[in-house]
Amino acid sequence: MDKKELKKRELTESMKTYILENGLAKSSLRNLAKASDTSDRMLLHYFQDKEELMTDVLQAITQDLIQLLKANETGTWPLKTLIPYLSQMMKEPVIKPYLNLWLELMAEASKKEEPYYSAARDIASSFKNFYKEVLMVEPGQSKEHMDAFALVLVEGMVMMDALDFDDDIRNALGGLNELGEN
Amino acid sequence: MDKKELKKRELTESMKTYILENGLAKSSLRNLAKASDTSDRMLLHYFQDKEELMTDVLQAITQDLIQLLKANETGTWPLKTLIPYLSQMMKEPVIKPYLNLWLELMAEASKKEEPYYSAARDIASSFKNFYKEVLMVEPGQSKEHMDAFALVLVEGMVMMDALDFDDDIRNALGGLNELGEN
DNA sequence: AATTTTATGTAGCGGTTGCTACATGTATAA
DNA sequence: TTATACATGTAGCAACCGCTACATAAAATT
Repeated sequence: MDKKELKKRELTESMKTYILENGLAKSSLRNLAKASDTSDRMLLHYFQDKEELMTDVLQAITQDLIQLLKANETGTWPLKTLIPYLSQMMKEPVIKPYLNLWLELMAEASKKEEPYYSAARDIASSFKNFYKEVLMVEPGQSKEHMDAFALVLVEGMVMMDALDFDDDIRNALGGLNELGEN
Repeated sequence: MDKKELKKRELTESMKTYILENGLAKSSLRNLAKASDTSDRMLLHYFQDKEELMTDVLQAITQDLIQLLKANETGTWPLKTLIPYLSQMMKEPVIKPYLNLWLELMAEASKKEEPYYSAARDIASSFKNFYKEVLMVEPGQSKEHMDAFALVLVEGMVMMDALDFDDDIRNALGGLNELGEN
C-alpha cells in the first residue's frame, strides 16, 4: 500500500475521534490538526481540500456506526421488542456521540450541502439495511412498510432524545403497543 | 408603547424573514443588518447582544409557526388521517423553511447550546399542544400516549423528508395502517 | 434655549476560517 | 552521488465573526 495512503488513514482515525467528541462545528482544520498532532498545513498536504477530508472521515465514521449496529445484532425481532430496545440503546454513552453528529449532519443535509447531504443519505441507508436484517414482521404486514416505519419512528425518537423529552419517548412506546392490539 | 420597543419589533420582523430563508448559519449580525436595511452597529444598539437578538427572533418565529399550525385546524382527526395529512403538509413551500430551520435548531439543541436548546424545546412543546388539540384517539388508546406517538412519528418524517427519502415516508404511512388493523 | 438622551456613522480590534506562497530539510530513485 | 520527489515549518492573506470605542447628529426633556 501507498505510504501516503497509510498516513491518510492514520490521520482519518484521529480525526474520527475528534469529530465524534466535538462535533462538526468545532472541526476546523486547525482543531483537527491539533487532535492529530500535526498542522493544518499537513492536512492539506494529504487531502486536497477540506471537502475531500470530510468526505473521507465521514465515510469512516459511517462504517464504524454500521459495525456498531451489526455487533449487537442477534437474530430478528418484532417491532414491539426492537423499538424499545433501540430507544434504550440511544442512552448508551458509546452511541450518544454518533447521534449528536447525526443531527448536525441532518441540519447540513437539509440544505443539500455537500459532502454532508450524501453522507447523511448513506447513513440513513445503512439504518434501513439494519432494519431489513433485524426486523421481524407479523403476518399481514409488509416488510418494506414496516422497515420504513421503524426507521421513521426511531429517527423521531432520536430527535426527542436530543431535547431530553424522555417522557414523550416513553409515552410513544406505550402508544406503539396500544396501536397493535386493537 | 416604547418607541425603542417598536423599532425592535420592526427589526425582528425583517430578521425573521431572513433567517427563515437563509438559515442560522448565515445569520451573522452583518447579514441580518443588511436584510433589515441597517448596520450591525444598530442591531447591537437595540439588542444587548446576539443571544438576546436570537432569542427574540426565534420566539417570534415560533409564534408564527404556532399560528400556521392553528390556522389549518378544523376539528379533530384520527391518527391515520392526521399523519398522512401532515406528511403532505411538509411539502408545502410555506412550511419548508420552518422545517429546515427546525433541523438546524435541533443540531444546536443537541449540544445544549443556548438560546437554541430552549427555543427548540418551546417549539416541540407547541407541537405537542397541537396534537393535544387535534388528534382524535380510539377507544382503548391513551390520549397522552398517542399524542407522543404522533409527535415522534412526524418528527421522524421531517428527517426523512430532509433527505428526500420520500419512498420511505410513503412506506411508513403504509406500515402505520397495517399496524392498526391486526 | 440649554441640557440630556437617543440614533447613527466610521473605524477598528482580536479572533476564527480555509487556504497558499515560499522555504528547507529529508527520503527515494537515477 | 546526484537529481528528483516528498515532507514539513513559518508566515501570511483575505474573508468572515461578535463586539466596542469614539464621534456626531438629531430628538426629546427640562
